[in-house]
Parts: sequence; C-alpha cells; structure tokens
Amino acid sequence: MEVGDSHGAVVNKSEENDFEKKGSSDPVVYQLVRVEGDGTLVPATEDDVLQFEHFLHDEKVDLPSIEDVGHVEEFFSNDCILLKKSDLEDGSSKLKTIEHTQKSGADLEENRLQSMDDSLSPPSKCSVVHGQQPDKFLIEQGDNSIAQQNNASTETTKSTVLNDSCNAEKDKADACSRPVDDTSTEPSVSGVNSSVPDFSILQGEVRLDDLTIRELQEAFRATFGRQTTVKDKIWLKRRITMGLTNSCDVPSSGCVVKDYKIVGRDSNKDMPNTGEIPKIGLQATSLVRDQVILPGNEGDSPSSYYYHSEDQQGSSKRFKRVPIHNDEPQVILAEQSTNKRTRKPTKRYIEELSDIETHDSTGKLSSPAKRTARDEVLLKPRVVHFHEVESLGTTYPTRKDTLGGFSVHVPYVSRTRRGRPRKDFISFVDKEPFVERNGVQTAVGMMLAKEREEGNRVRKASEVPLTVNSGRGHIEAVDRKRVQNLQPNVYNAASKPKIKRGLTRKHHRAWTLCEVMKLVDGVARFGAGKWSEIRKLSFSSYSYRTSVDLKDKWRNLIRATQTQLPAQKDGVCPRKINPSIIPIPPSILLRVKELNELQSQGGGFTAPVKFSGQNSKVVQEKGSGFL
DNA sequence: CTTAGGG
DNA sequence: CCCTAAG
Repeated sequence: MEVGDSHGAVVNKSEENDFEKKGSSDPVVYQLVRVEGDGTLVPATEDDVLQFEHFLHDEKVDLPSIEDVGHVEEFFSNDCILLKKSDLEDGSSKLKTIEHTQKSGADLEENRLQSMDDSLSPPSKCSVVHGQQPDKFLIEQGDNSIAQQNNASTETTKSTVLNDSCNAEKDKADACSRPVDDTSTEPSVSGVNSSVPDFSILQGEVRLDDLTIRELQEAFRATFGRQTTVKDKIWLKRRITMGLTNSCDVPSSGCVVKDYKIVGRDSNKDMPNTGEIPKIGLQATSLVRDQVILPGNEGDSPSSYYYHSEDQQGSSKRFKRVPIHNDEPQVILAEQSTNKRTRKPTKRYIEELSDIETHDSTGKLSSPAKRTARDEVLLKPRVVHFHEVESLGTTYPTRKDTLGGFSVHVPYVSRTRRGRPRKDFISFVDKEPFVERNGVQTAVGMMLAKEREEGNRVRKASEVPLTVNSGRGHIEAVDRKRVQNLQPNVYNAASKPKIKRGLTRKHHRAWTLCEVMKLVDGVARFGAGKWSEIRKLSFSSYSYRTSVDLKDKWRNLIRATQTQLPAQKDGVCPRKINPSIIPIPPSILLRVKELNELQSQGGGFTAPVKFSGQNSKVVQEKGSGFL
C-alpha cells in the first residue's frame, strides 16, 4: 500500500474479539481510519478496510493472550500507518507490504527486529523500533510497542518531538518514542520468560530511584518472578513498588520501598509529560467518542493517545482471558483509567444495545408486524440512551463500582454475563433504569424511555432471568413465563428462586388513556378474550403490554365500570383522585361497560362488534388511535 | 402460547 | 402485576 504524503493508510481495525466463548468476551471495536496528508484522521473507506481485512483474521487467530495488551497501534506521524500491533507481529511480510515505500527504514528495522526477536523468544512479536536509538529499545514479544512508548517517557530516553520530524523514517521512529503517559497501556512483561525469582534483591530497603534499569529489571524479576526487558525506569519502578507493596497507589517515581511498604517518596523526580496528559486525554476522549477528524499535526500526540485509549479499553477487557499477567496491566489500567480518563462506552456496548432491541423485537414479539412500528420508536431512544450513558460513563463494570453509584455499565455487565445469571447481579443493576430515566425526561422521552425499558426487560428475559429495580422503585421483571421455564434449569443453577421471586417484577407502567382506548377498541373489534389478537393489532407499538396485561387491564376496567361509574352517577366521588392519576373518562368507561355486557351476554361470540351503537364517538376515536 | 382467574 | 392452571 502506498504510504505517501498524499495519504497514509491506516489500519485500526474494527473487530470483535470474542475470545471468551461465553459472554464475558469483550470485543474491542476499532474504527478503521486513514490519515490524510494533512494529518487528519478520516473514516476509512471500504477499500481500506478490505486491504487490511486479512490482518484482522490473523489477529483473531494468533492472539492468544496478553499480547493483546500490547496491541498498540503504531502511529507513524504524518505519513503514517496505523497498525495494530498484532498486525505487525510475526509478519515481516506484512510489514513489507505496508512499508515498502519506506523501505530504507522499515526494512532495516525489520531485520533488526527479527534478529533481536529471535534471540529473545520464539514467538517473538516484533514491531517497529526506534531507528535512532536502537539500544534504547527492546523488543519483547507482544508488548514491545508499549514498552517502547513508555521508554519514551523515561528520563533516559529522549522523548522526542512530536511533529517537527517530518521525514518519513524519522517520523516512524518518533512515533515509537513518542511520549506516552501512564494512562496508556502499560508495558507488559513477557511473562513467559520464567526465571527464578531472586528475592534477595528485595531485602531491606530498596531505593528504586537509585537503581539502574538493569537493576530495576533485576528487582522486577525478583518481585514478580519473571524477567522483563522493559527499560522504562518509571514503569519498572512503579511495577516493582506495586509488587512489593501490593498496592496500586504507587507514584511513578521517588519511591522507597522498605519491607514491602512504601516508605517515602521524593517528589523531585519528574514525570516528563505529566502536564499535558489531561488535555490529551480529553482530546482522545472526544475523538473516540465522536469519531471526529483529528487535527493531524498538532494532534500527533493526541493521535497516539487516541489509539492508546482505544487499546486501553481493549486491554481492560482482555484481562480476563489473561490469567498469567493478572497483576500488572490489569491493575494498572484500571487504576489509571479511573484516575485520568473516563471510560467511554465501548462500541460493543452500543452494539449490544441494538442487540437488545433486536432481541426485544424478535424474541418476545413473534409477529414481525409489530416490530416495524416499534422499531421506529426504539431507534431514537437508542441514541439517546447511548449518549446518556456516555456522559455518565466512568465506571468499570465491576460490581462494586457499579454499586457505588454509576450504573452506566451495568447493562454492559449484564450483557457480558449473558446466559449466566448471578444473584447479586440484581442489586447493582438496580439503578440502570434510573439513570436512563433521568436522562430521558423529555416529552417524547417518556414514551421512548418506556419503550427502551421494555426493551431491556425483554432482553433480560431472553438472557438472564434477573430483575431490575428501577430507580423509582419499580421493578423490571423478566418475562414471567420465561422465568418459570428457566427456573428449573439455568436459573436454578445460579440463583435462588426466592430472588427471582420478589425481584422479578415487571416495571409498572401506568396505562395511558391512549392505551385504554386502544384496548377498548380492540375489545370492540375482536371481542374480549382475544387478547392476543388485540395485542398484535392494537398494541404493536407497546411491546410491554402482553396479552395478559390487556386481559388484566380489561378486567380492571370492568371493575371500574362497576364501581366508579355508579359512584359518579351518585354524584359522590368516593375519594379525591390523585391529580397525577388521570381518571378514565366516563365515556370510555361507559363503553367498556357496554362492551362487557354486550359480549358477556352475546355468549362470547367473537364476531367483532362493529355496531357499538351509541359509542360512535368513541368508536371513531379508537379508529384513529389504532392506526 | 394463549386464556382465565385468583392473588 | 404475578402466578397457575388449563386448553
């Protein structure tokens, strides 16, 4: 592919890593973008996607584990190529394809990488190395890119210019050494290198700042029992400190660890790029969120952040499937992300939202006819929902976090657990609807929100038979029937029946006048008892009204007819009616009564009662309401 | 699944 | 609304 000034191709690919067979998979979706000559990022064309498609496949296949964490896109400055690390891995051929226009640099590096890799470890995953300071870089399997980038932020490595380097080769190199703050993916250590921990090093007081990289590495090995080739002092120090203190709250430098505790820290150590981190973080955030065009040049660093950010998300998800390295990246990422950057909803989340709607339509409502109408309604809420979540999003889908406050990620969690009910899940799912509701209070919003909630409900029904307590104290329930069915098998396994019992309650929805009219209309047309029919034809847009609901409502209407109407006739209103509760207009009530009497007498003949004589007025109303 | 009815 | 029983 051409990597010229005109345009660089970029691959940042969108793919779903469904590594975990179960729901816990957390696909990271990268947006394919390309870098224009001016450095801006624009959405990739289909062609671009196609060109790199095979890489994606490769990635799925060859990425076993933690290497994923290292999937940091290489950012080649202005004329750049952005590739996911994995794309470069083990693929000198791929590299060539991509970089042939920059052969001089690329090939050299490539070769060097190869050799270095070979010496390091078998499944070496190579990547671009800084061309200027080879010795400052190390190649590790998988995570080298990260390591390199972190190197950049070390004192030892001259952190490079972001933009001023315009020649291709240099750019490439710079891309690697571009300063990266801690929030970006931490360098991972090749945990495969099993070396015997030498804890002797760790005896007594350890003043990490005084150690050389070599010593730090040694200390690292002593701490974690495996070797690292990371040369980023800061990272090493932090990591070691964390390891020794078993704490995540470790400054990047200036730590003195004594007896496995942080004794003191000097603040004079500098964190080169700390200052600009927040800003960059923000940019990255907005970038990711809006998929906006990125100011290329000045955006050099933001760009890399952008990708790091994405990667970070991916990494966090991937942790689960990386048993070995549980300690480092995981902890760190979580910590850092929390501190410095709010996590945006993953695309996966969005996709799942739409999935929900799909499930809703297909799963619960058997007739395709109804979805059309409702889907239109659902579409908007979907968007709204997303934004809401987005604005709130900050928490990680850990249960505790969610419990604490944000519920944004709750649905996310629930989805990841698709098919695996968990009892305590209920408690923190609680607030989800609340959040949503708060977000959508607009006129249309209410209706839409309802629809959406319904969607959630149905969704849950189809996956996890758990309930949700809405913010208003209402409870969303799974489809009863499903619950019943599931109880013996799936549900039983993971959760207690009692839980299901009390909590599995459908969110209460007051019947609107409109609904009532439709119901009446439906009864008039199809007859009482044809609830299914009525639901299908008259309530296609109200997915949350089941035939049972209709039946119940009708029953209540009948009762109302028998009580309320007479009362009114008496001129005595039994009790002041809550203003918020809109009394059913007598006209409708009357009609209900008539219909009821009519049909009950008529011997339940189903023939549509088209001749509701006096009700003409109401009849027309329903007619209009119906369509 | 759909209805009916009791809770 | 929920739960069940019965077509």
